[in-house]
Amino acid sequence: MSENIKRIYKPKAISGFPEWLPEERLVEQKWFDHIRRVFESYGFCSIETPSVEEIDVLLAKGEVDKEIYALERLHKDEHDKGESRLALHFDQTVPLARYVAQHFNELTFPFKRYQMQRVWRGERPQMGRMREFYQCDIDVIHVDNLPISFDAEVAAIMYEVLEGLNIGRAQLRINNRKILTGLLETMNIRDITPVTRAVDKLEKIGDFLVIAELRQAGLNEAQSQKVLNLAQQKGTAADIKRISCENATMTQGAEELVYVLDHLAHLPAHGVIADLSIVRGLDYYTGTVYETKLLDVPEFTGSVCSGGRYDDLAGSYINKHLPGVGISLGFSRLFDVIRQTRPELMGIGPKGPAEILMVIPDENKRALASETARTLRRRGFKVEMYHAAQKIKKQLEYASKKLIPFVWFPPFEDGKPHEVKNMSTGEQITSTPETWKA
RNA sequence: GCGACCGUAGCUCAGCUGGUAGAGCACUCGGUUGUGGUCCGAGUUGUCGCGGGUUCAAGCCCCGUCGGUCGCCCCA
Repeated sequence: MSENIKRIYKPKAISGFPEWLPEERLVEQKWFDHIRRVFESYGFCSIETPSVEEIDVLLAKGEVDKEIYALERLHKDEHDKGESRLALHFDQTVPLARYVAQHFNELTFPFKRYQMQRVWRGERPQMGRMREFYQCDIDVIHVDNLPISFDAEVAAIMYEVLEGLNIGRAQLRINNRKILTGLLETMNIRDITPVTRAVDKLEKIGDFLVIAELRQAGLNEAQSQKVLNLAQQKGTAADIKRISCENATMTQGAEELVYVLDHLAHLPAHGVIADLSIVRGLDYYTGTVYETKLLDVPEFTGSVCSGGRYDDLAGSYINKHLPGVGISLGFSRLFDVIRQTRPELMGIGPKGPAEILMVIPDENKRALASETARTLRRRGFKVEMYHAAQKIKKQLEYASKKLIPFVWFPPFEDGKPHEVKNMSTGEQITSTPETWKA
């Protein structure tokens, strides 16, 4: 204590690694609970995989352009030469593929699982884009053949999730990649990735620039126009049926898309739309693809919930044919976007879970206050004790600040009744801990 | 990874053409005895991101650096 220079390490947020205040966290937990409930109501089971995978596993799909955080010990010994072997996963699809391959014999197919974990991407943060964030994934994996009806089911599940979060209207935009790949087949175009990336930007950059990008990708004038015309198609199942298909792949894609739309007919009209410009940059999708827009948050144009069907998920890890379909809800993105743009929708309130604050009238009544709290807890109430026998004013101030809805006064003198104060109305009644009801 | 802009109290910010820092909110205490949210009074809070340069003098000007925000890329 001879040093009177106290060094303060100034706390700062690490950009892209969000953390919330207790009142925000409470809402976040509510959202997680809701999502879990919906997923489970469709029979999906929960799994959790480690935060890290072997780098080779993460890169097996060839996603080299992903910004991956590698894991390294500060005190490496001589045996750990060079490269680190482990890295944080950047999504939950790759870990799922590894998991399914590894536990293949112990799983029952179709394997329907949900997973709500953090993922990490080393990108530059922006609104709705973080370096550490939660994703809530549902996927269905089957052996050899996965019914197309699952493509509709996972979409319906996510719609139900979004609908229950009170975030305004959400819109699923659905496409089937086979329509575009079929068209590209007729043009003998092999490298489809630059084309899909260009098409995917249609809404953002407009017809003219899409054409420019397509030309750059090697398509000629007529081909570019044709691809653009296709990408501009959007609407209902009836609209998709009118598209003229030039080969079997296109026809199959259109039929699958119509099937999926037909099986989502129970959703409100604004909730689902076919949009042929949605093709997704990721190259492992082979059929249905999804994106989700927040219709009532026009200032955020990104997708909060995306996914699709992949013909062969785990081919890099096991010699089986395992088709799958899944959607990933960008939980932290959604939460943060709503928090920043529509805070009133989040219902931010109490700074803790307590329903009742137990006042301690004076030191002699501490045991009585404790006992009263225990009785109420046994009856299912969340009760927080005030621990210092301070002025009642202080104790009420505390309850008020934390937005605890009720304050309980044990009798100040023996023989007197308990009293309960409703903090929002100010009303105070006599009651007993054994019978009180909110 | 590339480009634009921005770094002053815990937070939001003010600080004129350079003269060694201020407001609101928050926080603490008080306005007597067992009752909050309003009001009133008092008080605490800063290496002005960091390093260098110009100057008698730098929060302000110059260079560098780190951090942040937004856009691009990519994506949840």
